[in-house]
Amino acid sequence: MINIRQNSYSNSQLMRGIQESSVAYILNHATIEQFDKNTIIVQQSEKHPFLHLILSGKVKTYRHSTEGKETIIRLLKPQETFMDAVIFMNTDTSPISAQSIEPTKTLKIPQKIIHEAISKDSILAHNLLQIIANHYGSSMLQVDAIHTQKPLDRVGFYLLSKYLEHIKLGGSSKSFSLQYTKQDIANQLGVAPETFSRSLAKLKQMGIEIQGTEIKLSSSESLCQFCDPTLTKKCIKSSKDDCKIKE
Amino acid sequence: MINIRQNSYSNSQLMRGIQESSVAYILNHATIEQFDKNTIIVQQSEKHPFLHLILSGKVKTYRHSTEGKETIIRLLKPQETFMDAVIFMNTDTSPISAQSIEPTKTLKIPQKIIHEAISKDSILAHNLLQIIANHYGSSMLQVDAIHTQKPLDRVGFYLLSKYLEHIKLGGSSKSFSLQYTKQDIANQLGVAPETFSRSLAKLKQMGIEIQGTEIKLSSSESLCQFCDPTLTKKCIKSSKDDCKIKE
DNA sequence: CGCACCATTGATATGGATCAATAACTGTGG
DNA sequence: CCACAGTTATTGATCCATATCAATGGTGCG
Repeated sequence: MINIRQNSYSNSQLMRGIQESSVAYILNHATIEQFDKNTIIVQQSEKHPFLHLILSGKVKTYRHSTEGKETIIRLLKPQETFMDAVIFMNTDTSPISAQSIEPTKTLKIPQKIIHEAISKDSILAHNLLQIIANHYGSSMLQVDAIHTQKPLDRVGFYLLSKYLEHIKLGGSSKSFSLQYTKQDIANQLGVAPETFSRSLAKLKQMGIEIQGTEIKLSSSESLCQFCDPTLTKKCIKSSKDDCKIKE
Repeated sequence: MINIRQNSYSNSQLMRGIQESSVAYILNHATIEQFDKNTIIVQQSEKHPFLHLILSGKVKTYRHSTEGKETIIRLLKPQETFMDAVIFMNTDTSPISAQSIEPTKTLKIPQKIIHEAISKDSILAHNLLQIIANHYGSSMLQVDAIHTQKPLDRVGFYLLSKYLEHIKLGGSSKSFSLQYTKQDIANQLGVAPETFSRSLAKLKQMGIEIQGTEIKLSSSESLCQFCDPTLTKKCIKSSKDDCKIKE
């Protein structure tokens, strides 16, 4: 059985609250994989019957078309999983690729082991349902945003989401950092890198300092105009009067 | 316990292969709901802790923004479910609305019952994982398509998908019918109704007859140019030499 | 130090949204 | 069975936002 520090996986949504025996069973049949920066971990259209839990590093999942364009699906940090949904799809090959964007270590768990663990541990099943349902939820929001919002709004919304996430993890109240390259973020938001850059330039004129990858807000409410009912729940301010989102 | 014909639910992916006792438990705690055409079944931003299985009729799920725009997420037929993913999300209110687009009957199952049934029946858990993972898969494809394809290609791809689905259900080999209004389909594809109409006009010049909601292909390969590796598996022709998709 | 890569800024072209008008349906009631 | 209203679909004309192209500036790494 693999021997790793418990805290490298135990905060993950995947493992949360599941039986000790399930953890043992999974660790017994999983391997730890190491990848250099920019290594392709999963190749689109190939079989890859494994779920990965990121222990350290960063990963992007994406699709590429025959004409060479790529669409980033998700940008991932430690404790997050990928191929979590794919191993339950009807397809026999993966619809996405995954690539490390930093030196990365993952816990690689065979599909079969997950299936078996699920049938014995309904908490694990529930965790996976929640994980995948939330992915689907974000994906729906993304489709909606692309249809109905302009690039500036999408960028603003993205920054606000990251800011709230940062606050939730106990970060400082007015500054935070983009965790990925701007071109990757732009791609994920469905805009050209140039457009992303221009959107950031507009935000600067609205009291948001941007130096490289560091964002500094002039006030903790600087981004409030980009809020929406979905984010409102994650915001401490939502009860305050000056929050415009109410329903 | 509700008394309905078994075939009105037993072909659904939800119920497939699950224990008799689970079926009984679910039917015991579910209700049958009837809706006129254009009834709002679920309202965005409100609580709705139920999963619906469509027994007859048609339903659309969608999001609407404050400015009144709506984005269709899915268009649904009998045997399909909605609110299937929502009941596993972290949100306490629904991120989507659901509305009947025809007179509709659904089996309405409380969230709590589903949760309990899952913990006893791992096949049901597996079914739900598959259902939601596939939704997520389509949603990823949609995001990708919006980024990388022109409206004509998206329309062509849509028609091809529907055609293959039609064939799989044993339909005639060269004609089939759009199951929804053109404006709804256009919305789901993320194009204006006018653009959808113009795309269909282009397709006419490529040997695809379109009369109202009926599509007639001049040859069963008329739509092959819109194929991609994801659809290839569902296509009987994929093994034939004249199929260009080979990945 | 120099070479890649990444980001910004400027100039241009274009595809599809939007606006507007008409035409084809669908269903309803006389 | 037809007339009418309401909805849905088509077709045409216009305009603007953003992708694309192009050039420069910045940054990190070997």
